[in-house]
Amino acid sequence: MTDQDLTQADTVRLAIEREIFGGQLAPGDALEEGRLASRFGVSRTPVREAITQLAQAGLITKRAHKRAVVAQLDPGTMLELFEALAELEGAAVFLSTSRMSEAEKHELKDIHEAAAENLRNDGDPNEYADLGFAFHQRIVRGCHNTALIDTTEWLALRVLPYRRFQVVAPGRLQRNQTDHDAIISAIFAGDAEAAREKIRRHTLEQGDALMRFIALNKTSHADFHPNGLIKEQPL
Amino acid sequence: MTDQDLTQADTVRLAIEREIFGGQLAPGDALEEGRLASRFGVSRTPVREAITQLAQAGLITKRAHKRAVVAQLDPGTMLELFEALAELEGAAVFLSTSRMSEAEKHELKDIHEAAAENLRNDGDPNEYADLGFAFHQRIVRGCHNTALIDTTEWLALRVLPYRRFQVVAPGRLQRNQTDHDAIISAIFAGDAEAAREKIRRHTLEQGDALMRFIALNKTSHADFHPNGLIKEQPL
DNA sequence: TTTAGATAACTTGCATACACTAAAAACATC
DNA sequence: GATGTTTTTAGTGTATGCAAGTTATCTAAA
Repeated sequence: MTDQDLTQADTVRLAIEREIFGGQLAPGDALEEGRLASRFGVSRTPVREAITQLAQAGLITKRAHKRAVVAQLDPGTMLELFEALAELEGAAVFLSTSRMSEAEKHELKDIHEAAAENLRNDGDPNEYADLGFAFHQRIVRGCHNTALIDTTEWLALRVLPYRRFQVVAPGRLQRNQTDHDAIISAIFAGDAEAAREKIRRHTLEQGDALMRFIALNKTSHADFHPNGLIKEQPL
Repeated sequence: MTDQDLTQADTVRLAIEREIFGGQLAPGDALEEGRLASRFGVSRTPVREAITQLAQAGLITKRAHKRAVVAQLDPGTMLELFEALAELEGAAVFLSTSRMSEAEKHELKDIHEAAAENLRNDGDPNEYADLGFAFHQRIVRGCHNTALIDTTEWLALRVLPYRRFQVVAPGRLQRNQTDHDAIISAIFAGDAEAAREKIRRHTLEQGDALMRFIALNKTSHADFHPNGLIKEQPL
């Protein structure tokens, strides 16, 4: 599994994934098989395979005889994605509340407190974002249902390329922390129903905030380009 | 979209999918690229592509340098799948309760009554199974969230190759109908929370029943082969 | 200058050939 | 006869070539 038994196609896929999540490849960017092939020093065949896999995962879109492009979410789809994610996280936390071990709960609390610390000290926003991601991840994984975990994380991954800007929206961080506080309380109180409702609203709200932020910063959605928002950097 | 612009890989993928869902290809069966290629009259390349996609979708499992195999679910995984499905359907119906149009509700009721009719007249169990599938599908689609619908239906599809035997389990049909009755009542009463809880338990129960049925009919799980349970048919 | 059509350049889809793996078969050894 | 080694074989992974489709460029007419 962690084996070095990676095929070239796997290697290429992993590399492209990383570039998408890292922001080097932004939604809307085109992926050309030939270029990627020479860039990675392999033939087009494994590149093609990697692209096929990524397309199936929904990270890139591909239509016959056309170039593959990094998946671009129109506002409506993005809102739907966040709504679905909210429901799934809600379902997960509903189970997690009764299923998380003491160790897992403790770990969750540690992450939450590290985030609070970061906020108090006006720390790196990117670090805070990572902690927030970890927070959600721990909760979801606490349900101990692989199918549900995979499904939820798969959705979370799809919005991740967009989610990264949220950190720059003013005032969101404190609000985010307060939400997390309420969620963690419900979990520790063993109130599954409350935990579900709180994380639902929280994630829904996140989506809303992100939408508003994008709408505010760009007139045309087509122009929206992640990298441009955080820092300018040439191709 | 509904276009005839299907690539050969798409055609092959669709065909294999159909065979899996239809039961011609059972969990555990091996897929050999060369054979499939000559069977479909194409080269190995598009077949490979199709297999890659199906593997990504979780319908088949594939490890480097080994033959692809139709995904085989061990009892634990299957139970997890049903649990996750129960949560997703719960989330969907929670939204559907307030979002379904009158027409959609009416259609749902029609399906439900057709199923009741089938039961009263001791009709074809396969037809009843189809109606049951349609019932769930309508409810899920009623939430009008494509992401949630797709995710839920994808999970439902994964257990479909197994779900088909349920119809032969004694006494299940009547129980199933009663459950559906309660669900539809909650929806029409506008009680989203109740609808969620009822469909959750219902689907969970379905998974349990299926597990028990399999355990009862087969000593070794490895021997479990869908086709063998409904009717004997040669390869 | 703009628009429409034709042509050229580029990119994808597929077939074929070969390299490499892993497992089965054949063989030798104890 | 059981066990360990080698040979064979079936099957996957990758490179390459070509045909077909798509996008860009150029030209001519309005």
